[in-house]
Parts: sequence; C-alpha cells; structure tokens
Amino acid sequence: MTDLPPLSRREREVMDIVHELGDATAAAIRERMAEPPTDSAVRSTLRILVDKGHLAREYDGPRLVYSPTVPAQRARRSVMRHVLRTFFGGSVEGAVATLLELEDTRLTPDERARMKALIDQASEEGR
Amino acid sequence: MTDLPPLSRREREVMDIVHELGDATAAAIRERMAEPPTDSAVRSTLRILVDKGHLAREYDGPRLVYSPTVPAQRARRSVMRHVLRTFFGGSVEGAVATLLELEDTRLTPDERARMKALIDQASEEGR
DNA sequence: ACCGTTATGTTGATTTTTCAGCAGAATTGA
DNA sequence: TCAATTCTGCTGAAAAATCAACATAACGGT
Repeated sequence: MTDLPPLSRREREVMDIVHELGDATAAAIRERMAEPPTDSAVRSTLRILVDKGHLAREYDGPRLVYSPTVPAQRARRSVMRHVLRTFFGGSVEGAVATLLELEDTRLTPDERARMKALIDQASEEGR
Repeated sequence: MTDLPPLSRREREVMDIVHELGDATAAAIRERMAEPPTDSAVRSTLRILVDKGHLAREYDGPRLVYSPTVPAQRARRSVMRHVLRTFFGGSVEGAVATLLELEDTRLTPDERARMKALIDQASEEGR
C-alpha cells in the first residue's frame, strides 16, 4: 500500500499507453510511442517499471504481456482526484463542465439519462 | 502554437503547483514541494521552465512571480482530454461517474441543478 | 553605515534517465 | 535440420535532470 517510486518522462509515457490499452506487449507499446527508441530501449524501460512495482508481467504464449499493478478503478480515481485539485480547485462542477464542453463529446440520450441519475444518486448518498 | 518540450519529473511537480496556485513565487513553490531541494535548485528548475516556454515571469514589487504561459482554460481542456482518453477510453460518462463517486464530493442543490443543465445544454449543441 | 535576511542567477558536479549494442533463447518457415 | 526472425535481458556509454555551492544585489532594522 506504500506508494510507488515516481516516474520519469519515458516511464510515464509507457504507463499511459499501458493504461490506455489495459495490457500490452513491448512491441505494441513501442508502436504507440511518440518518438520510439529502439526495441531494447523500450524493454529497458519496461524492466525498470516492473522493478519499481508499477507494472506486472505475464507470459501469454511466447510473449510477455505487461499490465498495471494498480487496479484500473483505483488508478482512475487517483488521477481524477489529482486533476480535480490541480486544475479545478476541487470543483466537481467545473471538471464536469470541461468534460461536457470537449469538442468531440457526443452524448446519447441514454448516457444523458444515466449521468443525471448519477448526480441524484451522489446527493442521495450525502455527497 | 507549436507544442512545448516535455517535462521532467521535478518540472512537472513545479508546473502542477503553479497551476494549482494560479501564480506563485519561488518560495511559495518550494514550500509545497514533496521533498524540497534547496532554494537555488528550485530556481534552476524555474529558469528551465521559463526557457522551455512553460512559465512566464513578472516582477510583483521586488519578487518574481511565475505563471503558466498556457491559459488555464486551455490547460484544463488539454489535461481532461488526455485523462479521458488514457483512463476512461473516451467515455465521458465514465469520467463523470468517477468524479461523482470521489469520497469527498459534496454537491449543493445549486450545483446539482447546474450540472444537469450542462448535460442538456451539451446535447442541444449537438454534443 | 553596518549587518542580517531575502531574492536572485550561474556554474559545475553528481545522479538519474535514456538508449543502442550485443548476446542468448524461442519460434517460424523452408 | 538449419537459417531467419522474433523476443528477451544485460551492460555500459551518452544525454538529461537535479542539485548544492557560491556570488550578487536589494532591502530592513539597529
């Protein structure tokens, strides 16, 4: 439960990719990097991330597949808390407004209804 | 409009603090760092951030005050877009749900009403 | 005027990060 | 089977980041 060592720039880039993909092989990660270094460099970074405890790896047939050690749900909460505090002064309303105003936000009627329900639910639960 | 050079770990820490505060002096920034280095080290980082174009500085009386070069609004959008994609697979609903479920989320009736209005507004505008 | 404090910049050394090269094992295909 | 390809780890060099030490200037108080 003790928190993990912090990430360097490349390390963070790799972690973001793994979070986006859920899990990934070294090759898949390299493909998505902005200015990919050699394959072995990517592997070095991955090895460090495993050492630091940020990633776990497992064989899927012949290949190693990497995935975050922190459960997705907790990672999501944690990053949202950080963004909320750093960029929105803790204002949930402000954060939601920005999300809704993003250019490519498209809401189905279902989504709209569910989101409203979530708002009511949050206040019912004393939040 | 060309994007700025990426940030190292310390640089990112400093930028987060400046974003949270809006603007800040070197001393105020140092106070909030997790494991603050010496004052001069903080200043070195600040100088680099100015060089890279992430921060601007201005005298306020005798002191230099640092502030982000990217307008707050744009920074907010940009970070939200990134989080949305990386951690929520682009699902606005998912992101909103996480925000509402954060432990310390407390909504006033006003906020609730305004957020619902925002949802309607977003769809009216084709989003 | 003098001293202490605060704010600042620059320099260079240390530490960390980043990366390519190399080598071994496993897999694939002919 | 043998060669080519893919996947992997390790090592050490190059580059970047981090930091403390030092130096200067301005201000306040005695």
